[in-house]
Amino acid sequence: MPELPEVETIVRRLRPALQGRRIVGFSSRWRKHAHPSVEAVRGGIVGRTVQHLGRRGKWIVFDLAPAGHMLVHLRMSGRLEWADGHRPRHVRAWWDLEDGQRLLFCDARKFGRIHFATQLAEVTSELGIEPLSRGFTPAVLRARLARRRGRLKPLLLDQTLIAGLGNIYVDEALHRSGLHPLLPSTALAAADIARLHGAIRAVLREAIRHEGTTIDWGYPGGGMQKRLRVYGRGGAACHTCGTPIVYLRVGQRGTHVCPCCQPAPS
DNA sequence: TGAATTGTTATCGT
DNA sequence: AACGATAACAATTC
Repeated sequence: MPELPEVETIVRRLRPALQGRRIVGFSSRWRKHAHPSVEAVRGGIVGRTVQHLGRRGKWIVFDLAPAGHMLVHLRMSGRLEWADGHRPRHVRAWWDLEDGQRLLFCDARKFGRIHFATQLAEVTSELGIEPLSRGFTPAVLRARLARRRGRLKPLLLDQTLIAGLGNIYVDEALHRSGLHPLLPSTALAAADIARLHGAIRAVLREAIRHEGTTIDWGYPGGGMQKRLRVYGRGGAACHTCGTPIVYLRVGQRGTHVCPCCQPAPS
């Protein structure tokens, strides 16, 4: 369930201990995590140094020296944590660093992925724009939406349109911009799109500032939980108008809206 | 026990 | 044919 702010938080926390360190080993207990194979990942990373730790969408990106990239996607329940004597559950793979540190990849549901690629684009070429980048402007969002049709929420969840949004922050951005998730993209005026653009950036920045959202048993520890306005608040009063938040399904996804702040399309 | 969970991909239909 | 909608899927927890 980590989305862009959670992945960004994880990257920032791990970066000091990883950058400049050489990887001396990689082991996996669950072959399906590794792509194209456990052997390819090991062969690509062992002996190489983590030159930079970054993020693209929801991918954690290890730029390696002298060459190559390792990308980790946490999907629903993946976690990266340091082995420090405690016994975390669901350890699926781990990396050993030259300084003796061991980084664990834990993943209860086994949906996470570890890729090795010589070129970054082999993994990230289909991803859409980074919503916090300079290039993401209201005009760009309008142009991207104009190329597609359909309901707003599934479009915002599409990683090829915008990279990094997930269920929580889409619901939050739609509420903050007063737009209903079922609105057809074609129904939006330029002013609606400008509001949506601002809400996406504001909610992502706020979430990063608070180190993400605490998410059930899998990913504890973020302060954004208390600041969510609709997600997980079905039946509770809207902070803006007091109307009870409604829970519905949009494209198989649990969705939260304020029926007053976000009028449904007719 | 089975409902809920989510990003990705396969498949269906227009 | 290309796109949008929908279903299936990965595996586990409560």
